[in-house]
Amino acid sequence: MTSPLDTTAGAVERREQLLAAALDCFAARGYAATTIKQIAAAAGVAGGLLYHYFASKEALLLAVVERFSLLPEVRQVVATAADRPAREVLGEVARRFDQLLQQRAALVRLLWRDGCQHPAVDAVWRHTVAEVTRLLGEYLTARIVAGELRPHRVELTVRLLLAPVAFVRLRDGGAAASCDELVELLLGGLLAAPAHERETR
Amino acid sequence: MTSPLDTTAGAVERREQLLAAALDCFAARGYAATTIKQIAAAAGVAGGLLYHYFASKEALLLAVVERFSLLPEVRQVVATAADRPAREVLGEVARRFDQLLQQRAALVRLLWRDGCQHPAVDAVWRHTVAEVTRLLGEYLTARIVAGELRPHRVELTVRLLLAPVAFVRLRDGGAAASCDELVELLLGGLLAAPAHERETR
Amino acid sequence: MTSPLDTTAGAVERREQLLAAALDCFAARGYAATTIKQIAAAAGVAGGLLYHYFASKEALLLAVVERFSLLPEVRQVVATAADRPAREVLGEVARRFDQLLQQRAALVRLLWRDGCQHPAVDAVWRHTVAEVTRLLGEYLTARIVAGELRPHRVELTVRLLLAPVAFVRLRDGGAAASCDELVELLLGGLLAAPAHERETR
Amino acid sequence: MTSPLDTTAGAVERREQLLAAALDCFAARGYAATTIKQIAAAAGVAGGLLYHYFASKEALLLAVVERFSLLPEVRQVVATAADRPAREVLGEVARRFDQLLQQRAALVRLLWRDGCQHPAVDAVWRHTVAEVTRLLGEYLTARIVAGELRPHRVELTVRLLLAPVAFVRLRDGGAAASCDELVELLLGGLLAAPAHERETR
DNA sequence: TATGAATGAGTATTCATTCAT
DNA sequence: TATGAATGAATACTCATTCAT
Repeated sequence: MTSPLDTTAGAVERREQLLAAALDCFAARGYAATTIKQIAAAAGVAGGLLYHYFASKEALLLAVVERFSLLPEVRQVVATAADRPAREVLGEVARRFDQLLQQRAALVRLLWRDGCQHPAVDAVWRHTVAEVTRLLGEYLTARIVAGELRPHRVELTVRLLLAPVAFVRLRDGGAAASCDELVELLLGGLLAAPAHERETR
Repeated sequence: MTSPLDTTAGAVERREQLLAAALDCFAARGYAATTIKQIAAAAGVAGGLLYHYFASKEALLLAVVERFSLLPEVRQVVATAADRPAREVLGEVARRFDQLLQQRAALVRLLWRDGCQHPAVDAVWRHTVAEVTRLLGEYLTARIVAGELRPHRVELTVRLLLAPVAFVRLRDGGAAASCDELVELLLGGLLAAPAHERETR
Repeated sequence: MTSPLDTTAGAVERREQLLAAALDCFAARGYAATTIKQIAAAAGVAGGLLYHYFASKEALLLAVVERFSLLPEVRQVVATAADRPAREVLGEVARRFDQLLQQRAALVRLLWRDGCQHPAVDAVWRHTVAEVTRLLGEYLTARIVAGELRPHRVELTVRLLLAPVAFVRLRDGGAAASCDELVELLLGGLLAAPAHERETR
Repeated sequence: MTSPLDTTAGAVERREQLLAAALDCFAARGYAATTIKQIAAAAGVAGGLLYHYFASKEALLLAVVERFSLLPEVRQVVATAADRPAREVLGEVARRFDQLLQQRAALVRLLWRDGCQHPAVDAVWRHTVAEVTRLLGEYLTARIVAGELRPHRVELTVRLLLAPVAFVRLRDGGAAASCDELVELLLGGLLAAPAHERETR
C-alpha cells in the first residue's frame, strides 16, 4: 500500500507534499475545475486525508498561495540592481524576472487566473505586484536622480518592462522573451531621429 | 411564463440572447464555475432550452467566442493608422485598444482565462493576437521605411505597446492606463542624455 | 423505469409524495440517521430530485412538520367537549387523543425526538402542546365554573390526562392506554375515604 | 501531550472518564449525530484511544447505559415509602423522582431518545420503567390493603404520577413540575361534589 | 497506554443532460 | 419552441475505524 512516494512522511513533509500536489493541479486545470480526488491522486494519498491538513478546498488554495509566496524571490530579482547603471541592470532584471516566471509558472498561473474569484488570492497577487513595482521604482528613481534616466513616472517603466515579459510567460509560452532587445528598445526609444533633435524639437 | 416579448423572439434573436447571457456568466465566474442554470436564469428562460440551441455547455462556449469575435474591432483599431506619423498614431492606437478592452471586457476575460483549457478558445485568442501583431507590425515597418522609426523587430514594439495596457485592463482594473505617457516613454526612450552622447559617455 | 408508483405525478403530488416518504423515514430512524438516499428510495425517485423540491435536508424536515401539522386534528379532539359534563367528555377526549397519537404516530415521534435539535421543529411541538393545553384548559375551567369540577390549576389536569396516554404511545407501545380507567381514577381520586371527609378534613 | 494528570489515570479511571464524556455528548446531540472525535475531544484524549477501551461506537453506547444505570437511584426514590401513608409519601416520591430526572438528565435523554433504535438500550429503559412500576405498585397495593387508597390497577397510578413529571423534564424544561399540586389532585380527584353524591346526582 | 495519520466508504448536494409534455 | 421534472454521476466533505509509532 505504501508506494515509494509515501516514505513515512512526517506531518510536515506530508503537508508540503499535499501543497505541492495542489499547486500543480490548480495551475493545470484552474481551481474550479480541479477535484480534491485529483489532488489526492497526484499526492498518492486517499481523498479524506486532505481534510486532516486543510479545512476545505478553499483553505487549501489559500495555504498554497501562502506557502509558495513569490515575494522573497521577487525581491532577490531586484536586489542585485543596487546603484549600477540601468543599461546593465534592466536587461538582467528582465531576464531574471523571465526565469522566475518560468520556474514558478504554476504559482503565477494560479495567482493570475484564479485570483479574481478569491479575494485572498487576489490580495497576494496585488501585494506581489505592488512590491515589485515599489522596489524597481525606487531603483529607477535613483537612476533618474543619478542623471542616467530622464524624469518620468517610474511605475510606467516597471509596467513597460515587466508586462511584455509576463504576457509571454503567462500564456503564449512560445518564443523566448528577447529581454535584451526589449530593454534596448525601451532605453533608446523607437524614434530614428538623433536624440538631441528629439529633445530640442 | 412566456411573456409576449419572448414570443416575438425568432430563433436567431433567441440564440443571440442566450449567447450574450452565456458570455456574461462565463466572464464573471469562469467557464468551469458557471452553471447552465445560471445562464438560463440570466437569459430569463428555462434550463432545458439551451439544449435546443447548443449541443452542450462546451459547444455553447465555442459558439460564444465565435460569435463575439474581436477581430473586426481589432482591425479597426489599427486601420486608422494608415501612413500617418507614429507620434500621432501610437497614442491613438493604445487609447483605442484600451477602450476596446474595456468595452469587450467580458469576452477578453473569457478568452484569456478559459482559453488554456479549451484548444478552440485558445486558437481564437492566438489568432486575435497574431492579427493585431501582424497589422500593427506592418504599420511599424512602414514607419521604419519612412525613416520615422529606427529599425528593430516590430513584434517587440507591438508587445511593448499593448501588453502594459492589457495588463491593467485584464486584472488590476485600477488607474487609467495613461496611454499617452506610455507612448511618450516608448518613443523617446528612458535615457536622459542625447543619443549621440550615450555611447561615448 | 416508471414504476406504478410514479403515475405521472404533477409537481404538487410529487411534492406530497416526497413529504410522506420523508416523514416515514425521519420517524423510523430519526432525522440524523436518515439518508436522503433512503427517502428517495422510499419515494421511488432518484436522489437528486429531492433538491428540486427542497433546498436541503433541513428544509425538507421543516416542510414535513409544516405539512403534517397536528393542529387541526388536535383542535377537533377537544372541540366535541363543548359544555357536556367532564364525566362523559374526559374519557372521550383521552380516547380520541390516544387514537390521534396512533394515527399520526410518525409525525409525533418526529416532533418529539428530533425537535430538541431543531428550533423550528421544537416550536411546532410547543405550539401544538400549548394549543391543546389552552383549549382543554378552557373546557376544564368551564366545568369548574359549572360546579362539576373543584377549583384547581387546569394545566395540571391537562397534563395529568394526556401525559400518561402520550407516554404509552410515544414509546412503550404496548398495552392499550386504558383511557377510561385513567379518567375514572382522575375524577374520583385515589383516596378510599368518603369524599365528604376529604373535603372537611 | 500527556500531562502528568492524565498519566496518573489508571485504566479504570480513564474508562470512567470516557464513559462520562460519551454520555454528555450522546445526550446533547443524540447518538447518530455524535462523533467519536467529539467524545474524544470532550474527554481530552485522541480519537484512537476510544478503541482501546470500546470495540465500536455502538459498544460505547451500550457501555454508557450499563455504567450509568438508574436502577439503584430509582429504587432509593421508592424505598423511603415503606408503609407510611400515601398522603405523605406520594408527594415525596414525585419530588424525588423529579429531582432524579434533573440530576440524571443526560442519561434519561439518552435512554429515551436513542433507545428505540438500539434494542439493548431500549431494554434498559423498559427494565427501569418496569422496576419503578413494580416497586411503586407494591407500595400502592399495600396502601390499598391498609385501607388508605381505594382499590384500582396500581400501574395506572404509577403512570398518572410519573408521566406528567417525566413529560416536563424530558422536554419542556420550563416551569417546575408542581409535584405537590399534582399529587393533591391525584389523591382528591377532580370532582367537586362529595363522592357519595356523585353516583346519585 | 496513547497518539494522530491514514483510509475508504458513505453523505449531502450539485449539475449537465434528457425528455415527456 | 419552450418548460421544468427527472436522472445519475460526480463533488466536497465526514467519520468510524485501523494501525504504525
